[in-house]
Amino acid sequence: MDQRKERILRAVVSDYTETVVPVGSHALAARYFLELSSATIRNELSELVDDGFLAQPHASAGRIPTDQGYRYFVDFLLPQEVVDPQLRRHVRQGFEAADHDVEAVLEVAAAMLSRLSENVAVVTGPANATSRLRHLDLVLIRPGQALMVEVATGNAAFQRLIEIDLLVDQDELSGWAKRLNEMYRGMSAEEVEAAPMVAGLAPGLQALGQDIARGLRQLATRSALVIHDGVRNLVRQPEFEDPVRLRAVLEVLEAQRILGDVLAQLAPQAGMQVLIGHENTVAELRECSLVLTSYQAGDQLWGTIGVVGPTRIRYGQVAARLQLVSRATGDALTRLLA
Amino acid sequence: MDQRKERILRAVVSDYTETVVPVGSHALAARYFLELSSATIRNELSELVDDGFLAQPHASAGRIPTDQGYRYFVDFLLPQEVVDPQLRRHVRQGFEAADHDVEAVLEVAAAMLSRLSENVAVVTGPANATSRLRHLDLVLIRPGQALMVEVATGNAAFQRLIEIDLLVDQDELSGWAKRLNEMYRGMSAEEVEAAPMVAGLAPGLQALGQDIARGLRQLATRSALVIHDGVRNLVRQPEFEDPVRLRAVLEVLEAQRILGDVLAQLAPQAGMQVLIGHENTVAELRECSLVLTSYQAGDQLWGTIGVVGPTRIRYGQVAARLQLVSRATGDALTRLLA
DNA sequence: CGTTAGCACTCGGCGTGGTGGAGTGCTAAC
DNA sequence: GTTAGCACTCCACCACGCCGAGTGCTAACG
Repeated sequence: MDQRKERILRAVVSDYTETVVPVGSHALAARYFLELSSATIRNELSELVDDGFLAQPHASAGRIPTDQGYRYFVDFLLPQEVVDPQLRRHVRQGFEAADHDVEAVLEVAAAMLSRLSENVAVVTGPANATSRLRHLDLVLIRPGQALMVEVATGNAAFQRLIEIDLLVDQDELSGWAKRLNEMYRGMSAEEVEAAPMVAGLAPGLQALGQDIARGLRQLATRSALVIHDGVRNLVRQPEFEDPVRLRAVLEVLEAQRILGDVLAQLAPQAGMQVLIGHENTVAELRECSLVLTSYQAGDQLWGTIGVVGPTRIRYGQVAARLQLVSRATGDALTRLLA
Repeated sequence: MDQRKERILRAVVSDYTETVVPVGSHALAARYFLELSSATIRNELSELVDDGFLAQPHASAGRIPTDQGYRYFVDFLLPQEVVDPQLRRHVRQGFEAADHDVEAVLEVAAAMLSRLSENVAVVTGPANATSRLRHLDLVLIRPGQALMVEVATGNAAFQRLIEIDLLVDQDELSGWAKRLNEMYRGMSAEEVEAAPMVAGLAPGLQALGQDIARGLRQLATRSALVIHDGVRNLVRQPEFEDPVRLRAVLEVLEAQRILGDVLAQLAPQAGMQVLIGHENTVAELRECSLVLTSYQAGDQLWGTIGVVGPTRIRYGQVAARLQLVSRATGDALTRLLA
């Protein structure tokens, strides 16, 4: 791959991502290669086709990048895009309003990112992270019924009604809560289940360990859910005018589990990741590209955030803006969780 | 509107909702009116057009119902659909898994309803409901910083980090939490703000009333959000093959606020409500119909649940299934909130 | 040997025109 | 009031032909 071929590939990618029209040798010569004739470009183009970087929709059409072409572009030719400072400010401001809880931050992140990327944004909380008990509380709601409040790592709260002994009053309940706290604090769901029961609990509270573990599991599952925003951007992409294709992608987006698995697999790796077309293991996403990165709260990896779009997506711009939003999300969480 | 006209209108509506093809006089005569000739049907059809119940896409085409036609159908001709008992069981079972918190129940409701109605389901929590404090908790995270956990009516939890006096330990914090609970329990955001400050609080906790009120407001706003599911069903409806129309609807669905306002306005009225095409004040929904009802937890009106689809939606079936899901949702919440 | 002009060729997009059929409205008769 | 008959309308569909963008190939040039 000599330097001129790279220039041409870059030109084809950038032209095609803008116009969504196969680009021909004349157009390239006129726009990017005034020093060369279209015939020369043609020779190069046909070699790029032979090498698998470009393809022709039909014999007398221009060229469009293949997945492999995009891959090369992303790996070696990606321009360093700079994000407009005004946009930067705008993003920071957007997060200011979301200062109360994690979910709100993630929703702002998705909204922001979908607008900036002009595609679908996906955000997930910590997947397969083990929630650990930070604090437990028992509140008497009425005789015989109490509310169990759990706070786990990540400050996520879980609440659940439980039945208790009729005769217990709030003071007694608080006493138990204190002992349960001492016993279970810092434990994961599995550890809570394995731990010995707290002695001397009232009838109805013996099974509380089960409830606590269950709550921790719930919190873990909930944070693994993938929220998405910006489907409205997808429908105006020409490649998704076909309802069948559009539906395939929507299936995946709305069945949060599938996408969650995809993101979870990639989460451990740091830095920005790009999955192009067929590189996706999920069949429904074979015509899509994913641009993903992780974000962190403090110095701890937290979740995955990314963009789903056609393979023709503007990788440079999207990557730059994703990075911006990812950082802002991390910062917002850091402020929130301290 | 004599009885025969009604039969014909009913036939046109039910044929058109199935086939999405304008229905002609021959088809009607053959399928529904063996005792009449197509010429007679033609006469009736043309009168129904004159009266505004039917329309012709073009001069030599069959008839399709107008919004007014659907309105009449819904008001006077809606058949009492019965829901298959197996489906009934299936819905009940679906809710069993969602026994931990309100949001989970609503998400199950949306998923269920979108599948059963084969359209988009929308669900909202109590709009403009006032959240009242049920329980407050203060958890020491590290010296100088504590987590405030609020549980409000509906068992929704809100958490927020606050700065506190460095020297306080968890026991002391718990003591304050207890006093704050006694003071503020059962109050709304406004009442908390109006209430006198709790005396003798540590530095940094004086403003806690503000935080509590703010949390309650957040919880109220959050519950007013509209969740939706089933966009994948929308894209295969022929009337939304046009990306422009599809996008318009998606704009509304993803901008939860707009839809929230619509639903909030209608919430007070009990029973099933149908908004057909132009009856929607929101311009983007002019080609859609909404079938809505409210659901209740215990004997208290709680939120709105409904279906968004093309005006051609199967009102009878959708209404029956909506009712089913609405009841099941209410029951699930009742169990949850007791 | 890389580059270029020239040229024949290919093929999709688009507008044209013709046809079939579904469906209508009207009229006259029952 | 109902119906058969009939002329008429108009869309959906297809075939055809043309235009033009774009190609590959060849031969010539520096």
